[in-house]
Amino acid sequence: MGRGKVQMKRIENKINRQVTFSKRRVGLLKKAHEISVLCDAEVALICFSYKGKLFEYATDSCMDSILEKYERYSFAERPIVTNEPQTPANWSLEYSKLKARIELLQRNHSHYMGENLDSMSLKDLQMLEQQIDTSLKNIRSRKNQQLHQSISEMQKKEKAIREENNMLEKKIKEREKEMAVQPQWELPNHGANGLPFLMAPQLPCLNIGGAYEGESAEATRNGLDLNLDSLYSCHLGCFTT
Amino acid sequence: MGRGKVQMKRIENKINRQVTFSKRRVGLLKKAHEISVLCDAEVALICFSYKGKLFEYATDSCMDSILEKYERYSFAERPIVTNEPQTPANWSLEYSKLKARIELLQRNHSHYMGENLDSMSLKDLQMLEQQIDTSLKNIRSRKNQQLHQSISEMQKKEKAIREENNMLEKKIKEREKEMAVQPQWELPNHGANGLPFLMAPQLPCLNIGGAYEGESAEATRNGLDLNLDSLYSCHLGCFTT
DNA sequence: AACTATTTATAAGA
DNA sequence: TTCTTATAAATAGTT
Repeated sequence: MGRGKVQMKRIENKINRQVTFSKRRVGLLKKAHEISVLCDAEVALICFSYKGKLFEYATDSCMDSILEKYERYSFAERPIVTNEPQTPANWSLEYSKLKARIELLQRNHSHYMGENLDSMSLKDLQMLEQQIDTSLKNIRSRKNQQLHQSISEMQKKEKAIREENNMLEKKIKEREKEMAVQPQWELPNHGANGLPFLMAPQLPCLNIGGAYEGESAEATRNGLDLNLDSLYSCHLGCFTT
Repeated sequence: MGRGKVQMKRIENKINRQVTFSKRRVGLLKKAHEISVLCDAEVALICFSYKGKLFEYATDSCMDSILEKYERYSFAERPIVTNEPQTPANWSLEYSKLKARIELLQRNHSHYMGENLDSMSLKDLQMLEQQIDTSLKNIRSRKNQQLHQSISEMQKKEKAIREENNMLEKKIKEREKEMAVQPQWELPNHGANGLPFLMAPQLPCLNIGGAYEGESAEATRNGLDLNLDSLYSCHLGCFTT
């Protein structure tokens, strides 16, 4: 729907991707609402942008109940692992226990989000601080591990591509030699470059270290779909532990 | 999109509604997939037909992780809704729902504790890191607020006690004067010091700046039950925000 | 943030 | 249900 057809693959240009996301998000939410109204369906739609921003739609603005219903359904289909502990004798009691536990977990969670701190004592705050500081260290450490892994994977791919490149260059030189030896076969050269017209456009080549814009085509063609965005956008200090 | 415009209200004819649902459902799922691929977004779509049949789409077929992420995000804004019916009709069902929720919360919590991070993507790790970093700042800020408050309270008390001290000293001097003027009232002095025996043992006095050991008794007697331990044990840098 | 040429979705009909 | 087709709607590229 637009001036041109669109390939079903990630839009590499960041700006375009963001614009398209904004437009399509509106469309998607609208469609969700329409089917909900027209067909009396219950729809829950959760959408995280590339940058991690949350957008959502839910019939009757009631996300929770739909998600609960979903849990119920998917549980039903799931292999019944629910080894219900001998169906509690006292439902009411067990139920309240669970509810209390949930409340506790929620209050706890809000503390971990740095909220609702007013009720906490100085000592508790200090302990929370220490715990979160430790968590942060773990998370950063895990992140760095992943980053290094990504990098080494990319390096491997780079190496493989370089080797392919070298091989192809050799082939080209051989061809050139052949042509030089048998000049009677030479054909008129239609291109501006001095390479044989058959080879030039198909040269797989990753211009590593060059400008980012315009590389995407090559990168994808070579199967290098590891994107550098996430590395580039990593804030300073991400390599600290 | 079709032979005629459509009113945005429930389609009353059952057959039409069913047909429209089937068509639009396909369209909606397609759109969800498209925005997911084109814009590198994470989408979860849950759709119950009016007959109660479930249809779903999730980026990378990973509904659970998206729902979990959603929980993480929406917690902050969520008012703790406990509109639970007082006595659920279906205990077993409600019970499993709560259990599912607890599981989700626990998984989430473990991430905030810096555990079970292996299943998280680099991007999610970065966002978690950011969230926790913010939390840590909030917590430290709140802690400092409390520390400063404690300190200013103690300073106030110190001032009040000093004033009381001064007042009492004045009184003592007055007594001494009186005694010097009326030496005929003088009684034999049983102590080694020159103060009147009646006053000496009851002198309220906070030896500010002195040794810590042994002060607690005075401090408590004067209503100063703010304990300094928590301040002394505060690690370096606790006054940063 | 608008515009508009196109593509896409779909309502109605077969 | 599925196919067809006229038409409404969405949107890609542009301004």
